[in-house]
Amino acid sequence: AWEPGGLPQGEAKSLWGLESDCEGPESIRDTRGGDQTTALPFSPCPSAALSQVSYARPSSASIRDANLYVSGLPKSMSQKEMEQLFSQYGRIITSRILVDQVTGVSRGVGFIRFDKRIEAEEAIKGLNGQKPLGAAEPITVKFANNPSQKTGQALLTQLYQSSARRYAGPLHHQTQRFRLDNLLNMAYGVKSPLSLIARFSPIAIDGMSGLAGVGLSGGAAGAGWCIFVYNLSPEADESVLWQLFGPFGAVTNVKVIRDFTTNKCKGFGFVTMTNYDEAAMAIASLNGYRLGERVLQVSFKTSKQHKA
DNA sequence: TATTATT
Repeated sequence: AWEPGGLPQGEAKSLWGLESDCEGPESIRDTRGGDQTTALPFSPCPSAALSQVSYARPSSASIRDANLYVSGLPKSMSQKEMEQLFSQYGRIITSRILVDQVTGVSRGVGFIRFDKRIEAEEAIKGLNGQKPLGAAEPITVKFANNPSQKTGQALLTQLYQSSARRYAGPLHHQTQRFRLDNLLNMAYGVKSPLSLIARFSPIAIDGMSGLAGVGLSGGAAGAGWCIFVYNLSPEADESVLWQLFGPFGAVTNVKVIRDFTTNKCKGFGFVTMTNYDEAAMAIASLNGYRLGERVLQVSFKTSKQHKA
């Protein structure tokens, strides 16, 4: 029987075929448009506009591992455009583009599930490393990782980190009360020392031309200067980035890049800062900074592909 | 692990 919030767990498992290559509710989407899909006249989930129930696709070797992970997509590319790009290689069962939860803008990352594994293989051959029609950067196309293949330890670590992050951001934002310009103002009576830096910045000299290829990210809400931080320890987490960069000004986002399977930091991360002057000051101050046993390398993010 | 992103 239907209950608010969905099917009883045991029935959902057998109905959706969680043991197969499909994962839970995705399987419902998998057969959207198929001839055995039934739309319900009501919604078992209060937030859902429409629910659909259908037979799961039979599990077989030919459709297993047909799910692709795509990164480096142009932020402007829609899900439909991504499907058009991949549809030349086979029948697409489902697709998704991940978006920023706050701004709604594309994160440049998506998924494509083909009907057949062979189609996915051909799509990798044909599209991995290719630039989609007039895009500045090539995309990466590979088989998607399956969350269920994560180790229990990695899952625990991620659970811990996701709950710790909820506090790390706002907490360390408070350090911005001690912004560098305010500190210097108090210490030296300088009205706005950062404006002195601005006078000698590439912006002041020749506008934006000196900054081609560095990390000014576009988009109205997501705008900011992206900073690359290298030589983080395998145990580094987001809080260290907040602590390091927060005192220099407005930090809107930090990210430690981890191995998806082990959850260990790959040695680098990214920080987005709103203002060029503050980002430049943070880079000048933190590049070469010794964090524990490690010496950090900090710079504006560049496009690896275009580097000379 | 040297310029992200894993539904």
